[in-house]
Amino acid sequence: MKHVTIRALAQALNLSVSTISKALRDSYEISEETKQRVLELAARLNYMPNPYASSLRGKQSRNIGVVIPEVADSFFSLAINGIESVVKEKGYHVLIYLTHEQFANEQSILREFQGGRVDGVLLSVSRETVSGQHILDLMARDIPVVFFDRTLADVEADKIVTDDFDSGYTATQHLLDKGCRQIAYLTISENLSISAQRMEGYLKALSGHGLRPSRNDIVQCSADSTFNYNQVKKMLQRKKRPDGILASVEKLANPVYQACRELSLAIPEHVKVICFSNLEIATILHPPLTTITQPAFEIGKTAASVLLKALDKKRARPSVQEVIIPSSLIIRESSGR
Amino acid sequence: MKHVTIRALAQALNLSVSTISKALRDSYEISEETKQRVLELAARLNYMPNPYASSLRGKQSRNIGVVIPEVADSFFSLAINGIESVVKEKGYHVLIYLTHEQFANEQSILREFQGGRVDGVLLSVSRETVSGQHILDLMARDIPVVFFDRTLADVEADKIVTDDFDSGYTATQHLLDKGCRQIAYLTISENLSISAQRMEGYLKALSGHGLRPSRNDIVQCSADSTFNYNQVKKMLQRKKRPDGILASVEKLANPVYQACRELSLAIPEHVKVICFSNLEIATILHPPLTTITQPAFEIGKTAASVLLKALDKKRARPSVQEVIIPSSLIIRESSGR
DNA sequence: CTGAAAGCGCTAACAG
DNA sequence: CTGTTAGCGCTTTCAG
Repeated sequence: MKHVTIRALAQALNLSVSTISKALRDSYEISEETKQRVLELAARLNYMPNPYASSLRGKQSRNIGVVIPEVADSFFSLAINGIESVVKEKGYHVLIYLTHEQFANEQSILREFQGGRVDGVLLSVSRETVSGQHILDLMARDIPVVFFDRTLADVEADKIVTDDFDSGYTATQHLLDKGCRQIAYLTISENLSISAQRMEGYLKALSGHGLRPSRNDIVQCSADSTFNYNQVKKMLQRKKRPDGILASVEKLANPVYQACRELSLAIPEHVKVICFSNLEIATILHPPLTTITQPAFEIGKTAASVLLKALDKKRARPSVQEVIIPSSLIIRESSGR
Repeated sequence: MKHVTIRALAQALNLSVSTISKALRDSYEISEETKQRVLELAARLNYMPNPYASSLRGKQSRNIGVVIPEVADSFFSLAINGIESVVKEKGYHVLIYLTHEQFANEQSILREFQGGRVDGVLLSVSRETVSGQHILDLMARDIPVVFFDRTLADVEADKIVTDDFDSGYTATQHLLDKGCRQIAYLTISENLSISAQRMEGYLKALSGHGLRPSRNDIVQCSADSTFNYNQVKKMLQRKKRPDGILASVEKLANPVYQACRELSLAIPEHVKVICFSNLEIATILHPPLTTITQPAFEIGKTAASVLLKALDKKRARPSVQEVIIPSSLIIRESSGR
């Protein structure tokens, strides 16, 4: 028993392949009796259609591609769950692709998509991505792309994001309220939409108090955790060290806590800390971490809905939309008692 | 410009489709000059082969399916990275499927695979999975399945696991050495291979000290974190509460720490804790968490290699192998000073 | 060295 | 109601 095809069913039942095909798709052209016979045999032999044959024939794969920087991150894990929850309903499949924060990977993945592997794409760009030609190329092939979380300003496409600017502002404001006067900002990329927006909010809040960060207080981090740890440590060892830290992505919490411990700086007494993070265990860190928590599941869900809608009526007006779902500041001990 | 096909190239160059196809695959039958012309045009038009047409024709998809319970878990995230690192080299694609720990999902995913969507499968079973018929069905269709981490004893297939029994033993022994005399074990499923093996090791270590857990000290947890929290709390509120806890999976660390805090039980003074976990931030928990850390990346890598080898020579002897890659105990404060 | 033709499994006109 | 046929894009004999 290698592979049960529609032809095998046809031969077994002395029917034509088209009759089988129609029966399986419950066509009105086929008699109830025949349908029963076909369905019964299909079930018995465990018939499963070959998805590639259908795709080839039908000119659509019913696959959607999800392109993200990394899977070991609770924002993206949750977003995937949100995407899946919507997409499965509609009989689509989710293909997850990881860029590992590298533009070259992102490029080659999208390039491959031009072959028709997926009907549409949900994309959160890498930290290296500055140009959007690879995305435009794909859209030129009539493959819709919906950005989620990390977007690219110059590409005109649907975007599902959170209120990064406001969150950056709120978080910084909170640190100011708690008495901080020298707040550092940790970014993983100057180009990255989320990081840039959050920083804008941060700068706005500071300037509201007549403050401006020194160049040293904006720390460029990377994908390498040892490097990040060293950067943070160096910052905290300066004579004039910050009394507050705003970390723009989840993975930066670790280096901050480690460095503080290493240098015997108490959080929040010596340094107050807030991190953009969806980590559940933020509450059991030492001390519990104040976070900006993003609506990860919702963002995934919304992005998927928007994409599916776009696939439904490819011919309709390409009214590009931007949806903003707010994040929330969850105050815990790391930002003060 | 909708879709560039091989035929489009053929027409543009006044060649036949077969010549194009051969040129693209660098066949010795084609002249250097023609190859150049074809490659040049293909590059210029951004030609990408339709993977479904190739799959249909070639009878292999070059896709491998990765079926896991959950993606929001650092073991699985890391394992995915390991899998990817191997599989990409060989020009295969990775399709990730989530069972959400439900057997019904696992079943229907594997059933779908019978249609030929993937050439082989890497599987880590759900906590509900007890029977392996759905797996046997797939293998009967000549689709190789390699288990990783969570296996099923009665299915004869390649298995890449860690030394769960030994780890359970070592962890428990460590708690005993630190003075614990009543150690609880938190499991998420009695059937699950990893949970069961780790528990065997735990029981062995206990009995080495003439100890036996009371029924109350083996706590059945679930996929629901509130439920787990309540279970743990209940356990810690009993008159005779444990002085040590061994948690069998990563997600159980949170409920344990939360419950201890809620009940004002100090870790490690009142209760010592060890958790099977790959969380990087274990070090910055309060207190830092002693873990059994699994070789997640390695397990993924090995599983993928074994699967690819099986795909290479489907006709070769089906010598089933079991690879065991050891975990390591990383001692931190939660198990004593 | 190049081309014609068959066929992978499925769907959808179109005939009967 | 059922069957015949063509074709999705690609690979691969087999002929020229």
